[in-house]
Amino acid sequence: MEGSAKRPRTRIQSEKRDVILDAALDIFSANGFRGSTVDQIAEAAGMSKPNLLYYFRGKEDIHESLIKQLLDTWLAPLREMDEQGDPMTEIRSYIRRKLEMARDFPRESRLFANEILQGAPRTMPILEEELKPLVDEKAAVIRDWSRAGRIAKVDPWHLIFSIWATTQHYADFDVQVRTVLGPDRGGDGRFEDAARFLEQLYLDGLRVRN
Amino acid sequence: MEGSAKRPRTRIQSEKRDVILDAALDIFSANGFRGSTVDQIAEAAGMSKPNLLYYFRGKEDIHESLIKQLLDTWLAPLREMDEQGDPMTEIRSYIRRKLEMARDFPRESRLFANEILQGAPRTMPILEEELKPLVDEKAAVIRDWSRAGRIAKVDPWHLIFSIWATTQHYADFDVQVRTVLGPDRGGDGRFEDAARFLEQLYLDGLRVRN
DNA sequence: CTAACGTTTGTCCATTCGGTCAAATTTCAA
DNA sequence: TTGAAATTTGACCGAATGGACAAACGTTAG
Repeated sequence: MEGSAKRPRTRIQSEKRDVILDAALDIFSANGFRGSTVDQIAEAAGMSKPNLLYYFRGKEDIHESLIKQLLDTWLAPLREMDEQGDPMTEIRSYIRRKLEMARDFPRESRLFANEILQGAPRTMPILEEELKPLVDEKAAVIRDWSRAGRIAKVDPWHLIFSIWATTQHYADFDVQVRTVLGPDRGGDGRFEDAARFLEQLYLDGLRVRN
Repeated sequence: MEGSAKRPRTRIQSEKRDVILDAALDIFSANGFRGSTVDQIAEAAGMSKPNLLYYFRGKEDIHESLIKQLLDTWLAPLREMDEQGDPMTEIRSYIRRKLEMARDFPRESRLFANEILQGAPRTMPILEEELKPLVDEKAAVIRDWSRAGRIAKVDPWHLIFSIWATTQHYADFDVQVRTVLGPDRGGDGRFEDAARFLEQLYLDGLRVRN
């Protein structure tokens, strides 16, 4: 009667679960849920399919674990936005952190994008219970900054959306971005260029006009 | 020896192809390529699978037709951006048109997003041959505006990316947007709110600073 | 050493999916 | 009206896929 203690117990279980989740992130983010096969994941994880299914109940189980693990990391930058800090500094830091995540964790971004694009069939509850409250809270903070005249008067929700969109774009639409920029401008420097552009756009776009 | 004249000939062929493409747009945009089945498309189109395959060679063929048909519509707003016009007016119009497309043609946006997310396996040639040249051309226009001091000095490519990202976000991440905004703010008015926010952001963000 | 437990895999199964085919039905020009 | 061409469909096929299972293999505590 010890509830449902499903966490890994042995050393091997813990290690193998991590290997599987990493492999699954590769596959799911590149092919979407339905476009990915358990065989692909197993091969990427360096084990047989039945072996993989020894550690996870099934394909959905793996995906669910990934999504749950993802959202904490994903929302961290927004959580860090500090009501007590300087508004422009806080917003600039938020943009920079989100852009760094697009650069350093593109797989996570694409996994999430895939899920939302398909109508969030497996993620809707988390959006309502975790994402919405957090955004509401931070939107209120931005609204207060706005009312206090510390940044321009803008719609906080759409400001947040625009920051999500512009930063995640570099992960989700990476192929397009690199194709359009070409070999020269599309190298590693594209993230610095993007950072410069976005900083300027939001710095001037949110500055209080006199 | 009349080449490969594959266009529909009879009235029925023309009509049925349209019906199929519309149904396929529903299914593909909602489930992605691999997540969609020919049976689903056939049912949505109100016909049997073999009947559908009488009009198209196969699943890939339908998808290819959709993508080709899509890109013309999709790039039209950027094509309309006029070098001779007033820079701020042109950019504002471009943003408005892109946002209207996100509102009126969300299926097209999601179809495209799905394709790019998966690494554009079926679209890469079109990106290189159609999209890149067009963006290069318009980026040069914006760069000239920028150099002439008619808008702020910004990276033209990343400006275009940010406009794509912010506008398409309302189609591609619609579920998330509506969930976060909630029933009140997430109604039909969300596009007007977005338009107001984006106009202000880019108006001030691109204004020449003195 | 060895029994018990944890781990791994070959094999198999039911279902789904993209696609084929021949036969049946409908359309339409002469 | 009529017959040839266009259209539609039920039945079927091979491959892919998610998953089950029992047997085999490893590990380790006593």
